[in-house]
Amino acid sequence: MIIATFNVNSIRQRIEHLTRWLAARAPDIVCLQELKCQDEAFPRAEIEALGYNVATHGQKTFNGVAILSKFPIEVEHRGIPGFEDEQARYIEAVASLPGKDGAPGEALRVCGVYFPNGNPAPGPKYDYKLAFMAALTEHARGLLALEEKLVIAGDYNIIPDSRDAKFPELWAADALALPESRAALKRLENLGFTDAFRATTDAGGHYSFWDYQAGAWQRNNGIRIDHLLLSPRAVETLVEVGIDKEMRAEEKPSDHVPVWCRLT
DNA sequence: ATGCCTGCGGTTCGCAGA
Repeated sequence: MIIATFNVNSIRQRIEHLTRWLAARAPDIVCLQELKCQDEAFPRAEIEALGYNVATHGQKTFNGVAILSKFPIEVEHRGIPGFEDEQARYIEAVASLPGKDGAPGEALRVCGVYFPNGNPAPGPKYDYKLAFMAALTEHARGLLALEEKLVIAGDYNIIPDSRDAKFPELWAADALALPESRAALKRLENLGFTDAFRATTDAGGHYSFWDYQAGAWQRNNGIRIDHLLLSPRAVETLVEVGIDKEMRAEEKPSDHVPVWCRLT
């Protein structure tokens, strides 16, 4: 079973990239970010035609998240419970995994997240980022107590450490890499999550985002900010992690590429 | 030091992204 995250930077601009990738990679569950459209404008039919159930939490112009699933899903939350938010950055659903010989299978809880960028820091946008992360952390604490298979997947807008940027010194004062940002991510992880990518390698130089500007892709000036956090019950089934960086070389690409993990 | 590039809204330049 493959679970993926992909910040598409406008679903309407990227629907053909997305459907090509869905057909090729055949992920079972996908969390999308930066839809930049309202639910009525989401290209649902094209995705359903590939065998996916679709749950969206859209917004005009900015933000917007969705979960695609080949398994039946029930949406639990749009927005972090208890966190008043004008911006569509969180969607949570429970997928019913198939059991053996038609028996009812177990549940897999999936949280799709799009963390605020937070720049400029300090300032109100950075305060919002930290408040969002604090609210998510408190909610995730309750979810872990359920002891389910649980994946929090999305664009975290956090560079976890210096291995995760081509030029880490350029990000030192940025909201994506400030010590307080990294500490906030650690507080979430330390509840009991594992970064799927870091469970498979200690290597640097693996990125999920390259800016459109200044030839960042051609220079491999990237950062790793799209992450899959796995609960203990999920990480014990982790087999493989991949980053589909070739997507960044396509015509009119998103500035992010899909990151995925395979669970048994 | 700044902009570089892309998408959106709504008209053509400002804002946001990271």
